[in-house]
Amino acid sequence: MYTTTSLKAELHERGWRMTPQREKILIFFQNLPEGKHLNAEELCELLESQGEKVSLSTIYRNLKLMARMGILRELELAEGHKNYELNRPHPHHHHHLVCVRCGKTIEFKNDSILKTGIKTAEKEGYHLLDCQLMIHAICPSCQRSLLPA
Amino acid sequence: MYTTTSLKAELHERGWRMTPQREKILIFFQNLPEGKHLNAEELCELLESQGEKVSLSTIYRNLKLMARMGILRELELAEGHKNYELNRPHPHHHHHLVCVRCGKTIEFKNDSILKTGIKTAEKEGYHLLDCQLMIHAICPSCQRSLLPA
DNA sequence: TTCACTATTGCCTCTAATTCTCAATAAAAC
DNA sequence: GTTTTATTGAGAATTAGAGGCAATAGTGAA
Repeated sequence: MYTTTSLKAELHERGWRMTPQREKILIFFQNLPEGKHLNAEELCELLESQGEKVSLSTIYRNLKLMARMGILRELELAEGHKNYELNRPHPHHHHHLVCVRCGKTIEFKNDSILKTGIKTAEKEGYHLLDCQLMIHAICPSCQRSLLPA
Repeated sequence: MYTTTSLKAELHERGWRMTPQREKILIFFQNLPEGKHLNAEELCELLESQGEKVSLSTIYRNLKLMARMGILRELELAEGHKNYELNRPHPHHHHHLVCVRCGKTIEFKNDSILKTGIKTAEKEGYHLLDCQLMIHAICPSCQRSLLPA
């Protein structure tokens, strides 16, 4: 799991800098309950409401950066914007089952998928950041509804 | 596998209509080599270059529709726009390993993941449309490069 | 076949998520 | 401290995709 110190170390490795903004974002995600994910705008508002204002530009930049470092997972759920959550290690690692009509999302865990992901990346010489099974489906209540698409 | 006739039948089930535009899009994807995927704009240009002009709005509308019907798969690769490919059944079904830096994508197959997807959706009463393992990683050549992010 | 109904198309405008620009600020190294 | 340059904040720019609407054309019934 990432700490402020390990984030700083990893940033420095690449010639980047630790900033209060980056720390705020990391700490915010660490305090977020498991299974909760949010988008840039929501994060911006929540930080501000805690008196920890970080500009929206900076949030966009750092969400992307931290996803590319493997600290955050970028989720493409059904809402048309990216959501982020902490990329937690093994026993917390999970996947998503999403209703393409109403967006209702269920999380589930499965160790063998994670293993497959690790093995596949390794085989190709890729450095793994995240691996998520996305199941697109129609939830029971949307199946019952006769509304189009 | 979908045919023009089965698409028409399924559309009619929901009170929708078959149109030449929808047929063109379906046929285009059926003739696309496996492993090739494209976005709305590319599809529009390619159809036009074949003398099969369909407006971009219509393409956007129908890509979405056909993805929600389970005919197409919507892929969120690294380029910032959605890509589509035919949602082929079992022996063709595959997953993606994507480099988050350069976007290089490798496809791989794995039956047990598909089985997990089917089982998970069933258990929750969801009607499965698509199930894809997305592995975000850094490819060997980007690991070697010292360029930031 | 023809008709009436309404889903769909095409064109164009609009929206909203994300990126870009750039001057000011502030980490980090010496 | 001083210097260097990555990062920030504010706002402008971009762009994938959605929305509005009049014209068109599938479909099912007569």
